[in-house]
Amino acid sequence: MKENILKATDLKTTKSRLAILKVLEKSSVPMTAEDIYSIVVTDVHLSLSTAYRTLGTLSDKGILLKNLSQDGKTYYQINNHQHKHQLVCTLCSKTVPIDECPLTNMEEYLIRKTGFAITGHSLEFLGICPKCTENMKE
Amino acid sequence: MKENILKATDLKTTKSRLAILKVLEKSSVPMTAEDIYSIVVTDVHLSLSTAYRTLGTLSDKGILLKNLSQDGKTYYQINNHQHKHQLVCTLCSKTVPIDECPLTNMEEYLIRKTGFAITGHSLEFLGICPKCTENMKE
DNA sequence: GTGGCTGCAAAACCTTTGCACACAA
DNA sequence: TTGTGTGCAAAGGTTTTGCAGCCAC
Repeated sequence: MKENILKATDLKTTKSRLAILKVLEKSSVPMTAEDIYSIVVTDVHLSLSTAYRTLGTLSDKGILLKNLSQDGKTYYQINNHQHKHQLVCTLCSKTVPIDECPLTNMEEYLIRKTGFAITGHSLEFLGICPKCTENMKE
Repeated sequence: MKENILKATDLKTTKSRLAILKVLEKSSVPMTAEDIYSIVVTDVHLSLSTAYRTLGTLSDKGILLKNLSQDGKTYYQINNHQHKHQLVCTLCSKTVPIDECPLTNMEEYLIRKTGFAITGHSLEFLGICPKCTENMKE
């Protein structure tokens, strides 16, 4: 299955690529290159550069979605057309995935209004989670 | 007026700060530190570090909104409670400001659902502008 | 065999920071 | 005067890149 994804985009099947795809397929939330690398490297030998290169290539091919978050790190997720956004606590970094994306209508509106071909969007909410709110009272 | 903004937040009134606020008040779109610096420096002597420090301070005080864009640069805008998002062409970087923000309802929903206190959000659309679409046909 | 893939180290990029000096209050 | 603000240069973190060797096809 993962092999097919690669073949369909003229990419060679390598251990690194398969391992990276496997990790992302298992994950329910977007992950950073570092996150992915540190998991994959326990199983397969690869360098951080390769992780970055692979993630970049897969994103270019549309297999992954790539998103630079407000924390300065880039998050990757499988592009299964059910992409997820995040709500991140600015104090403890607790992250809650958001399943609903309210932007489809907005995109249609922008296409009509600006003539752009819209290829994607980034959306992120920042806040303070209940636990941190509690801690602040002490 | 700009002096008052600074006094109200216990910040000293300096030429750099006034000049930076002036540039942002005139702008209808969010600007990067580099953008702001290059305009201000033609008028007032300041260093890029000062620009960054000032922008950071003003953001912390809630006077500015700070937003890390998908291009890896941080954009600043006056926080006048009518914040703007952007639609950016991934080819030529043409940027269109978006006046409507569709996320107020979404935030209320997330507060109810997650218990987070939501302090902000980032939203950005990426696409290809009409001119670049035209160029690709050639 | 050949071109794409990888590792390593170095560089790039934007942003932050340490320290000594300058200036607003 | 005093503590905040500033300039300069150096460092910080993440990501990208050059080059030589390696591996999938």
